[in-house]
Amino acid sequence: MTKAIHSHHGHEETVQLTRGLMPKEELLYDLAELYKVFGDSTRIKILFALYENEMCVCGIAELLNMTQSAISHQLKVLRQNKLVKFRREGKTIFYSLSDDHVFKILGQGLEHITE
Amino acid sequence: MTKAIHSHHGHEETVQLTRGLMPKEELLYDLAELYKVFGDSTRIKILFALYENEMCVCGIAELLNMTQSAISHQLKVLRQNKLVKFRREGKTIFYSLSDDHVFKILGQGLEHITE
DNA sequence: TCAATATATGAACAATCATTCATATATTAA
DNA sequence: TTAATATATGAATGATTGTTCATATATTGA
Repeated sequence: MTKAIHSHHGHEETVQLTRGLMPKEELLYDLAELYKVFGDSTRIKILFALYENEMCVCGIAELLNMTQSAISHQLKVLRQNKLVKFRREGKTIFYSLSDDHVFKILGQGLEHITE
Repeated sequence: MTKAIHSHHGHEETVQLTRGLMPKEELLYDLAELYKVFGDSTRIKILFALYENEMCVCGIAELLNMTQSAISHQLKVLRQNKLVKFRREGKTIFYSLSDDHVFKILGQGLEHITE
């Protein structure tokens, strides 16, 4: 099982997902960075909220009972990691998950903690 | 798709993995805690190393070029989250992944960052 | 029992991070 | 253009966290 891939740093590599080959230092670092994004309950809640519906910033803030500023800061992190996308409609900006892959990762994690 | 589960806090719940139902606050918190563990490159490296071989603490320290103390501290985190198990052989303690599930989670993350 | 070796752990420190507060930017309606 | 509204963002702050250092615990062989 070998795959040609594009890392976040833009160059191409080959990754073995089989036993016996430790992925490159940089790839492991990127992987940790990705999990770090999921490692905050506010961001997790935002992602789950967006799985249900596309939502505006103030909608998320209201749902999670947090300030608009806090949500905006976290949405920035999610945006920078390409986990969410957004569209503008007048004054309002609607956020949604950038792809189903994001939810798959959450599902996998849920499976683990629920044994 | 409904599953009866045991949370880390020891009581039974029901979780919907379908659109339209936000998991309980506490479950989302536990999920974030799990990802937090994966969100450090030292721990990620340890997990990948253990996927290849069962290893002793000093072996991991040597492989990652880090102090025994730093590795021990991180192994404690992995132990507390039940991601690794260990056995003693004389003075040496060998660590290994607690199950294949752990590596599945890593594989899923790798898939995401490699597009 | 004592010395040597492997591992664990508490305290301290620096670095990172989530939230808050104040304010800036962008859009719309008047 | 001005007021109102939605969102973004820089600075400050308190909390969390990874590593180091010193030391404790556990095992083995002498």
